[in-house]
Amino acid sequence: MKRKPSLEATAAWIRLVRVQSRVLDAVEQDLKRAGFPPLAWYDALLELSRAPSGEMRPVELEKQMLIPQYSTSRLIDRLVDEGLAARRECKMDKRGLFVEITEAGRELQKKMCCAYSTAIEKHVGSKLSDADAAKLCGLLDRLGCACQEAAVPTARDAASAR
Amino acid sequence: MKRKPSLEATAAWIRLVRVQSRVLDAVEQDLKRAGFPPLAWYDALLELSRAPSGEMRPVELEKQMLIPQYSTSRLIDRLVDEGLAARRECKMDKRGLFVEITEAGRELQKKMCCAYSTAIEKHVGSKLSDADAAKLCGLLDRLGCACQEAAVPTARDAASAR
DNA sequence: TCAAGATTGATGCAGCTGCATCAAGTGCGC
DNA sequence: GCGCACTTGATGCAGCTGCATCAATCTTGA
Repeated sequence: MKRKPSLEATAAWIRLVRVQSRVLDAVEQDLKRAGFPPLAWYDALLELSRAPSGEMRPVELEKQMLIPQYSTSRLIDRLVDEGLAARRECKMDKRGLFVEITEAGRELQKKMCCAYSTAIEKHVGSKLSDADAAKLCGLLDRLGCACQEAAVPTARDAASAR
Repeated sequence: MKRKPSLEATAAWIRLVRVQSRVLDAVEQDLKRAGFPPLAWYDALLELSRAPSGEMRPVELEKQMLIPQYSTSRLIDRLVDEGLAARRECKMDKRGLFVEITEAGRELQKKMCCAYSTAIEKHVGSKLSDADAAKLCGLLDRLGCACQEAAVPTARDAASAR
């Protein structure tokens, strides 16, 4: 199994890496310039805000966000430090805990959502027709294979990116 | 300019971020498991090996690789520490220097090339037909817009890829 | 019931990134 | 020739990531 990739596959690989990093960077920079924290914070706040009663276990958050355990743990640290979330005792399982989004957290999430949407439109939406965006989705999904994602997310889902 | 992105654009954004990070990670892990250094090292060695007489200025490398200046500087540090490259005096411009790939550097580059090709075939090539890979290229290029060969805005702030 | 193993979350450490800044050298305009 | 703006490359610092590992708790099975 040492087949070599075709020129087309190699070109696709290079573009995938370069374009994504460029576009992601552009979006993150837009948010940063608007005074917002990193995208990962937004993703976490979004997950929390959607959870029933605004709280979930770190282990759940970790699965939703597809990031490693220690990363979740530290992200929660930062959110708590900034007053965007709070840790709550978990009585069912004393190893664990609950993370609950605060009012401040919900507000930030809403504000970031607008800026985020604008950035996505600027760096992605405005450059592709809807039909082309759908084609791109299809092609990328084939590469993702193991990464099963629900169909097209709703507008508010604007971003479970990352 | 506060238009909202379409569902298709949002979905494309999400997939772009997720799939790329997943595929990139898979490729990097393959190389790592084979005992190789990070991809950035390979990219640098490849650029150096292609340069006439195997040497180039850091500022050139920086432009080729689309990474920031300090990142280049430190990458060179690491390559030199490992004996894969060497710094040479630059007589034309005493501020600058040349980076020259060593024999060890060339050998590593060749070895990594095989493993890298195999990984690309495994994680990209085997999942897309050549025609689809070409389509993907076309779509991604549209997102890259300013990226392909475009006039680089005054050096320093230009590079923020990766 | 109890020991072995799995799960949950935290943390020390090393390495990498980005930011800001620095020193040295170049070159343009006058 | 001179001064000032720019280029080139390095580095201190803070923050983030990945790895390994830990303590606490839960679960399973004999």
